Amino acid sequence: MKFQSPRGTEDVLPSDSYRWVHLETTFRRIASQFGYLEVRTPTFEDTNVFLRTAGDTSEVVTKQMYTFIDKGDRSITLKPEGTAGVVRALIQGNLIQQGKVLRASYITPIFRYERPQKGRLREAHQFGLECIGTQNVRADAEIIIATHAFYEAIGIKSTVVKVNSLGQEECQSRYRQVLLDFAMPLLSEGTPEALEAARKNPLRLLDSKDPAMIEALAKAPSILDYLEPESKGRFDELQRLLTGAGVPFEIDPKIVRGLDYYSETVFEVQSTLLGSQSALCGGGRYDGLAKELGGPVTPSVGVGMGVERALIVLEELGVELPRLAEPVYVGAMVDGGIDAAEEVARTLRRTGRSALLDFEPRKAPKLIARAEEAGAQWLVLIGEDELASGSAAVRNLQSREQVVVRREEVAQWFAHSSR
RNA sequence: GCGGGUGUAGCUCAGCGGUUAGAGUGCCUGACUGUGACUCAGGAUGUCGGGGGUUCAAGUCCCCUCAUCCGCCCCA
Repeated sequence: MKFQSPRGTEDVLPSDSYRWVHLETTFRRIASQFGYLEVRTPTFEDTNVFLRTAGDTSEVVTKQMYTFIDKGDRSITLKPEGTAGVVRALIQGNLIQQGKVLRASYITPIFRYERPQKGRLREAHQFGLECIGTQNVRADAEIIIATHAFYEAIGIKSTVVKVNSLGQEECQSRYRQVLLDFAMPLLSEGTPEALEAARKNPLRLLDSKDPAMIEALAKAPSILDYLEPESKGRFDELQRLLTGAGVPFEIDPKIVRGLDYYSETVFEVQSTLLGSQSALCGGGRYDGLAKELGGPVTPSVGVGMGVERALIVLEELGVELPRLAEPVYVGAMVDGGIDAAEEVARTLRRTGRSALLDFEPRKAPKLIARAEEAGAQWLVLIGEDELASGSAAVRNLQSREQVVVRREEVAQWFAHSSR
């Protein structure tokens, strides 16, 4: 019986894993440069963790969760997003204290039961940053600046961050009504489902792709006109901070986000290279979330970045990512030389090099070909002559230059003579 | 969850009712008994995604199913 990976999941094979490693390494570097410490939380949580936070109107929660009852009769859900689990863990660990700012980062799989497409999987991976415990708008800016720094670092240059403000609860509810009124003539002609969806979350009307809806809402006011003075002030300040930090952004009142817990600042980085999907990452402020999880009121802001989506964009852009350190390929041309080759490999490893031993004796052209396949820059080979004289031939596969070195000095030779 | 496309050798694809299923490329072996892209000579590989049906005959037609891609939806 032959099996394949479940629908909407992907294997990362050896030929590709270096790309993942590079992204993870870069993310960890950026996170650490901003002082965000990594947290790891379970892959699954009590279903209520997500029901309480992501909102019972969001599509993610109502239709896309991987939920099941375990043998202890508990309702369990594979996490559909990263933030709720992290906040739950910080509350549980008593790390949230008034007046203290916590900076946390994470790398996690996320699960959503959706129809797979380019850039949309059932198991995907996210890098996330959360700045927890402050209302200061500088935290909002910091998250966006770090996000931008990450994309620059991996080679997705000139991203534009789309920012918006959803204001406070009162502002949002007033604006929802306004939107609904604008859309109602059109909605009443449409399907009952669409009407119901619009009632539940009118803000989502804003990113509709239906031309008629876009036209109907063209005359609708922007949510930005409904912001309280305080929210307006925050948003202006955020823009000043981003400008100061040299982060390109544009204001987009259509950014509303799919999870219900956001207020005030929301943002996305989008790309047209993702097919039918658009968001490379998304984030915003979630001041009410911790309280929903039984913790203290804890104003916070964060971002979740899609790993697979970043990889797609890098691929489309033709960005070459650095490979892991190339090994030195070590082989012998005669059976009796393999012991000697193994010994050379061992000494190379002791000095921090990676060495790849060929288990079989092969003729020189074959060894060279195998070494190239393995991604090696160097070949150390031992033939009959070398075996007899206690030496080894060291060949640079790029320049095709070759020198003969005494076997016990190969490691030192690499330490001093190779670049 | 809705609509559409695709699924033949490791990879890219041809074959569109009729003998033992093909090409290019890659791979393996050898020409060259110690040095890389060429040349030459051999060689291996396919449950034609899976199941069922129609037919004298199916990779080719029909149905179901799985996977994948595109649009809608959703968003990482």
